[in-house]
Amino acid sequence: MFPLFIPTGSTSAQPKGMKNMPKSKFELIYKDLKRKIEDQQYPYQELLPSENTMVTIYNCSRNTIRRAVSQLIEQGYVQSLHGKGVRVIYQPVDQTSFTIGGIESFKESATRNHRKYHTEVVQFTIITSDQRISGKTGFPVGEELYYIQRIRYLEDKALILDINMFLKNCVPGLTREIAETSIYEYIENELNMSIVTSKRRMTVERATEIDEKYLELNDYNCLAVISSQTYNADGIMFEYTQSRHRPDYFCFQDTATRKH
Amino acid sequence: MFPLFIPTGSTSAQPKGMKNMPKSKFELIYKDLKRKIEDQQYPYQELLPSENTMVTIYNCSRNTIRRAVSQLIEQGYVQSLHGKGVRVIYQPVDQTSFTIGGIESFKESATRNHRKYHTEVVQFTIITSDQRISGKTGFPVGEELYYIQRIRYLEDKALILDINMFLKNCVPGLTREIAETSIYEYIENELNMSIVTSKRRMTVERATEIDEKYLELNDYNCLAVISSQTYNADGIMFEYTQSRHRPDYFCFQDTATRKH
DNA sequence: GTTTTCTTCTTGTTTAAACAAGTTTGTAAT
DNA sequence: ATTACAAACTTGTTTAAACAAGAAGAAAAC
Repeated sequence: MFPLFIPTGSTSAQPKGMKNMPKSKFELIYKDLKRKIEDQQYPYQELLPSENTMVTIYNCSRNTIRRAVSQLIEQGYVQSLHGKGVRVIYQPVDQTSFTIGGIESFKESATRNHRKYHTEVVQFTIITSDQRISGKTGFPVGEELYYIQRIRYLEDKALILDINMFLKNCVPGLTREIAETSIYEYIENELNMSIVTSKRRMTVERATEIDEKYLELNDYNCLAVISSQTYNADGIMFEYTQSRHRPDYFCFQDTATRKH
Repeated sequence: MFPLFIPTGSTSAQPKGMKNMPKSKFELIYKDLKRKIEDQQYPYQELLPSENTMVTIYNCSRNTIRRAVSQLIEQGYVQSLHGKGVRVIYQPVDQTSFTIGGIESFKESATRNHRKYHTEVVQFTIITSDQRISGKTGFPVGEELYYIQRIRYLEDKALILDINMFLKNCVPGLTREIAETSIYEYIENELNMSIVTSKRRMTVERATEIDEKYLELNDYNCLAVISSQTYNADGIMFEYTQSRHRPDYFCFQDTATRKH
C-alpha cells in the first residue's frame, strides 16, 4: 500500500533535457539547507544557524540567506521565531509513500520513485470549445482543443484516468504517440515552451461509468478528482486537465501559514 | 449546491479580538493590489503597472513592490514574465462557492460566507498518547491529550466530522463548552497563543460506521479527509486534527509553480 | 524590404546599510 | 535571592544601488 503523494507549491522538478543548474545563489543555499534538513544534519525541532552565521558560512548577504530560508518556510520545512531563530519542523514521510509533485508529470513522478508505469491512450480527438466546455475549463469559446483520455498504470494497476484538453495552436503537432509517452516532455523539449503556474482544485466525485470501466475501484463509488488549469511562460492558459484518481492510492500534501 | 473551498497557502484570516492592522508597507500594497485584481480594475490577462511605476504610485522602494507582488504570485493571482511585465491570471470563482481557508476555523469560514452553522460535541475526553497514536499523529509517546469529536453543521446539514487532539499542557483549561463555540478563538484570545504553520494531508477514505452515524452520506461510501498537524509560534506541534468531509460539499484549492 | 544593431523598456539577483522589535542573558541595584 | 535594566543577540522591514538578462521597438546597415 503506497498512496500517491501530491505536495503543494513549487516543485524542484526539471525537464529531462535540461541540466540541473540552479544558476542563482539563493537557490544553491536553499537546496543545501533543504538537503541538510532532510538528512537530519539539522534535526527536527533544532534551530538553524543564525542569519549572520550563515552569511559567513555561505559568503553572501543577509538578504540572500533570508530568501533561501523563506522558501524553506513556504515548503513547511522550518518556522521562524522572531527574536529566537528558525526552527526545523520537517519530518520525513514514511518509506512506502509515492510522491506526485506540483506540476510534475506522471512519468516524472513514477521515474523519481523507481516504479514501473505505462500509459494507455483511450481517446485522442480534436474538439471545438463551446459554451459548456468554456464554462467548465476556462478556455474561450470557439477555440480548437486536443481532447485526450488516458489511463495511467503504476505497477500494472490502473490508478488514474486523465482527461486533458490542450489549446491546439499552443501545442501544434501533438500526436497519439506523444500522448502515450509524455506530453510534458514534448511541450518542454520539442516546443521549448516552459510551464509555469498551475491552479488546481481537489474534489471528491461520484464514479461515472467511464471511471468504473477503466479503473479498478473495488466498490469505492467515488474518486479523488484534481482539476487544473496550467499557464505557460506567456501567461496563457493552454491546458485544462482533470485527473480522476482511485481513492486508495491518492494523497495530497500541503503547508499553510497563518498571518498574524 | 455550494462545495466547501479550501485554498492553499497563507490566509488573511485574523483572530477576532485583533484589529485588522496590516502594520507593514508591503502588506498594505499587497492587499491593495489583491483587491484591485479581485475587483477587476486589473483584469484577467492584463499586465500590472511596471515595478517602477508602482514605486511612484505607492511611494516606496522597488523591493517593497517586489515583495508584495511575490505574494500575489504565490497565491496564483499573477504570473511574472521576465522582460515583459506581470500578468493577471486571477479569475473569480463562481458565486455559490463557500470557501474554507488555510488554517481558518470552521466558525471563521462560516461567518465570512454569511452562513448559519453550529457545532455538536459528541466526545470530550483526555487520553494519553501511546505508540499507535504517536505514529498516527506525530505527538510524542506519553503526552496527555484532549480528544474531541465534533460534528459541524452548515445550514443544519451535518457536513464535517472533526477529530481533534490537543497537547493538554499547551491548551490548559479547555472545556466542552469552548469546544462547542470555537477552540481557536480560545487559543488565540484567551491563551494568547498564536498559530503559525499547518501541515496538511488530503486523502479519500472509506466511510466508517461513525461517519455514517453522524453524517448524511447519501450512499457515498467514502469521505474527503484532511489530516493536519498545527504548530504554534514556539514551533511546537500542539494539535492534530482529522476533518472528515462529506464529499459533495468539499473543495480544496491550490496553486503550484514550476521552477525552470 | 529584410536583417542587424542599439537603445530602452521590463523583471531578476545580489549587496549593504539602517532601523524596528522580540528574546535572552548578564549585570547592577534593591 | 529577587528584581530591574541594559547589552547583545535574534528575526522583520525598508531603502538604495548596481548589474544581469529577457523583450520590444527604433534606427542603422544591408
